[in-house]
Amino acid sequence: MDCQNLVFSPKQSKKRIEKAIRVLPSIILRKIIFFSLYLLGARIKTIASLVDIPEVSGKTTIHRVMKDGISAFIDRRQPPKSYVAHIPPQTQQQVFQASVLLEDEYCIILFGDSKHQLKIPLSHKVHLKSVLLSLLLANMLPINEVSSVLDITIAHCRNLAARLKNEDVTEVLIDKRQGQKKDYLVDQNVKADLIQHFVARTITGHSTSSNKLSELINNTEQTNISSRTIRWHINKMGLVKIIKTLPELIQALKKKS
DNA sequence: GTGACAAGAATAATGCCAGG
DNA sequence: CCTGGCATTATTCTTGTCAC
Repeated sequence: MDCQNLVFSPKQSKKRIEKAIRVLPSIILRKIIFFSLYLLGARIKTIASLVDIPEVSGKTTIHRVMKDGISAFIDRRQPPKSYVAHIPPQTQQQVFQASVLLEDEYCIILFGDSKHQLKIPLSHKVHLKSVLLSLLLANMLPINEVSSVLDITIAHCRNLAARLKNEDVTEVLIDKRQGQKKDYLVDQNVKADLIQHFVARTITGHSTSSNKLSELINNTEQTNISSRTIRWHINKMGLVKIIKTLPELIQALKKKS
């Protein structure tokens, strides 16, 4: 694989590694990077000094992965252990009445002792945000823990919490991204052309295969739309359903007139 | 606080391929 | 050969980050 044109951003690297390290133990992460760089053709000696793994250990990892697959990234001499996310140490002296810890797929919020706790699935993002930010507003949780668990910056954390004072959860916490709103290849002209050809050919008994239609449309509209896309739009507009009924309807109308 | 940029979510387009 | 289901990639738009 030729990586000569790849540009590596130290800034992005730092950011992404900091994120990954919350989930993967450092040594496993470094082994993965070692193996990836090896696959991409870097010199083993150079990789070893970059990821801070002895050259021989790196070579062992490569051989083990080649032999045993993914499981070889983990030091199998050690008993399997669950990894708890790293939470930066508290800097403030203030005593908080609650604390959070991450366990499997849950965020557990402890109030005083383990008898009073909230267990919220990490996948319930809005719920989790709402509760943690509310506890932050009540001064029951330190902001660095909240921002760490929610994986947002402290500044943004403050921002969201402040907004929650005046706006409802739906305004502040629910994602309103809507994505693409209109077809960008198949515009009105193409659709008109598609319907016209489809109908004319259905009535006259010509083939309405997506291959034929895309060919016709691309010729008149000067486009390069794939037959698969044409099929997708034919289906989306429900045109398939009129293949049988349309000629019958035409016949019926002709008889009446 | 602002604006540029990256990342993430939703949807459109497309590749692949089993089955009619 | 042709269609359509599923998976992947592309595009658009919002959210979040960061430097100033």
